[in-house]
Amino acid sequence: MSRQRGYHHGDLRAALIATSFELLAEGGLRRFSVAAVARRLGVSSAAPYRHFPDRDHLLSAVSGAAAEDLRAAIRAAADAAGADPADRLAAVAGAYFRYVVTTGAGFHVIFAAELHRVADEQRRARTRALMDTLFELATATAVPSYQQALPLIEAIIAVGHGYSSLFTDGFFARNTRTVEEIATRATEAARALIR
Amino acid sequence: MSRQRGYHHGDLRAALIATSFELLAEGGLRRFSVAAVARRLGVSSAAPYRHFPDRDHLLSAVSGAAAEDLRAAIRAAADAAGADPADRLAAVAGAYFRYVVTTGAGFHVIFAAELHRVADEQRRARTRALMDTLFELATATAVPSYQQALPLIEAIIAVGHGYSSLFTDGFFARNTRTVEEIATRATEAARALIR
DNA sequence: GTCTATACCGGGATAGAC
DNA sequence: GTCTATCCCGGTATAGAC
Repeated sequence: MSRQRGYHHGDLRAALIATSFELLAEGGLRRFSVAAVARRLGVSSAAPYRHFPDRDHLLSAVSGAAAEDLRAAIRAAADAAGADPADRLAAVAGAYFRYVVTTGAGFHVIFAAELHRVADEQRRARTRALMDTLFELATATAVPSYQQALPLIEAIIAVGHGYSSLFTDGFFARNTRTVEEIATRATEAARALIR
Repeated sequence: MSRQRGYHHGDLRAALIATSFELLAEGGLRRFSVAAVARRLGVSSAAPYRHFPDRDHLLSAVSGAAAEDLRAAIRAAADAAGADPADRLAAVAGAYFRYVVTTGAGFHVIFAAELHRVADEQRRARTRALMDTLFELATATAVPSYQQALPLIEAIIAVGHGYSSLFTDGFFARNTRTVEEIATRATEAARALIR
């Protein structure tokens, strides 16, 4: 509270990540840039490079945070859905949709191509944990093996991601669909896919 | 065949659109730029501006062509699916997936936000025709009204688009899924949604 | 650890020659 | 109708002062 002026001190690293989320939420990956993050924080364009060697490493940190947050959101949604494994898995699609629409940080960010060569163990551990959670929820249904769980996960995420893409691309613009309305639809669609 | 050298004559306008599709297929909207198109065609960066006032108008022409091509692909897939209206509608998801994976020109291009202010009647007519075709296929199922057809269309497109996004973002990379394999999955998922 | 200043790059777009 | 040349802008990244 004591930093009305001279804001730029304390934990710039954390602030860079937080502001990156803001930019992603507002304009997606397209408008994310180191320069824009710095500008919004009121620091020079060089300041971020004290904390991250380049753009991709900042994005990697954001990706790791997103993986962790998304995993928590999915867990919470599954628990809220009750005890039936199919209901719990279906809730993933709705949770994914809500998270991506709110933050702009979906799988296209978490698994962005430019991150493949960024060696960031924390991010990798977090994305692995996210996938583990998805496998847990998928194998809790009738599905016996990992081999068969993967296509199921892909279908669920495809539904959530598809709705979120259409939403953020403005496809629903004319028909005032609310986030919750579509999240419900995504969940129902996922439920139908599980059988 | 007589233009090995001095390629830059004939129909640059059409060539610009064709090359734009190439770039979209290779790198999506991210790598599409007037400069890149001109470079690949071996013309100066100024040449395209004789045919399109700005970037967005070129993109609009590409969008219109994509809408027309996608409509044709959807029609063909529906016809190939047989007579059952539900099968015909489900085929839309597979056709959409195939088209977007092949061309990079899905709804995120056809309905790109930056096109809203571009007054291009041909594009608008073509996107309207595309939507008309989707409504035709949707209302041919048990669905009685347009009001109820729209959510159905949204679900089908969400499935196709979701799979295509995951595919182009490299989510399927480790598991060598072929385009046809996933197109079949998308179609089956759509079939499950229709009930 | 942040600043100013700078170099470099690529894309958008225009002017004027041919 | 295409060219060369040019300008502007914004993003990435580095050097060196404080």
